[in-house]
Amino acid sequence: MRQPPFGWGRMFRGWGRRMTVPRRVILEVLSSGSKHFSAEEIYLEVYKKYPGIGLTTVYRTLELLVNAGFVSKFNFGDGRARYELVGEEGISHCHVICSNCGKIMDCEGLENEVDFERIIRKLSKKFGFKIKGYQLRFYGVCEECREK
Amino acid sequence: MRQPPFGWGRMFRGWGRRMTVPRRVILEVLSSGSKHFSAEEIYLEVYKKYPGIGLTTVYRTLELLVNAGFVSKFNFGDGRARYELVGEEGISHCHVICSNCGKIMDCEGLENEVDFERIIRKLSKKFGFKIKGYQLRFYGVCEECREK
DNA sequence: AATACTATTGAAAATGGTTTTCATTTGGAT
DNA sequence: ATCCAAATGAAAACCATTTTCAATAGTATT
Repeated sequence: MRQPPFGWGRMFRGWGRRMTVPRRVILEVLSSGSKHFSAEEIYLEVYKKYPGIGLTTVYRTLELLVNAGFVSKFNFGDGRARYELVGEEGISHCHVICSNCGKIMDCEGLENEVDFERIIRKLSKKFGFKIKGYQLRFYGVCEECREK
Repeated sequence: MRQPPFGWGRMFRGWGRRMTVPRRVILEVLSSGSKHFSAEEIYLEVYKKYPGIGLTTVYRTLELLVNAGFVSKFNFGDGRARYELVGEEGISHCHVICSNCGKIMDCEGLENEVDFERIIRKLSKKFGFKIKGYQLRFYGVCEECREK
């Protein structure tokens, strides 16, 4: 999964939708490289460039991009969803999360130690599911929170 | 983690709290063996035995039991938390979830294929976290939902 | 460039799960 | 049996998210 090589504008139009100013700015913010954005964080970033933005539009655009597969949505259990653009290199499915302050760390490379593909094949057969993705999370307390 | 061998009443009292009728009934429902209860589902079950129950009390008792480590709380991303009593055999940390209907299946035995303990040691060192638990989830579409 | 059609927008209201408030009740130590 | 703090339930508050709706703005067409 990646951003469309033919550009977001053409992608939206081909999809029967329109490329608008709010959508362009939201995509700019999502492309900034930061991860695990909450909807409100995205809203605040977009607001700096385009103060006319409404939170509703942020939610609607995110839903659109999630459905189209360009954005991943996570629920880490702190009461609000997190969003991030799916880049060239794909998305990290493994996270270490501080239960105290909510800090989220990506952990890459676990795919080398755990054969998720094999497990998915096995579970698909066992439960009759068409499995589309996985998330592995470790919950704990980060160094800073422990020092307090 | 398990239910206190000396009984819930003594446990509550030793904890500086009281064993009450609502709490006893909530614990009965939680002990029924069913898993992945939402707060409302617990409320409705308790209501059958004790119609005086308030949803607030369910939430408060659950919070208490989660903090004491007797109940596990999960967020599977459908907008409401799920609760289950931690039994003798511990809790299942691996789930297969239908993104369409919300069905949740436990998958036991993955600990035999994946050395979670080793991964936790490694990540603890790498990120400086005191890791207390993990959750592995597979998202997909169940057989019934695909047939429709 | 002007027009028309409809997707999109933002503000405000609604929703739904969860938490807080507060006056009343009750467990359990004395 | 008495007393007091812990616990309760109803109602209100909270907060992230979704819906409603009238106004706006892309874009295909003229």
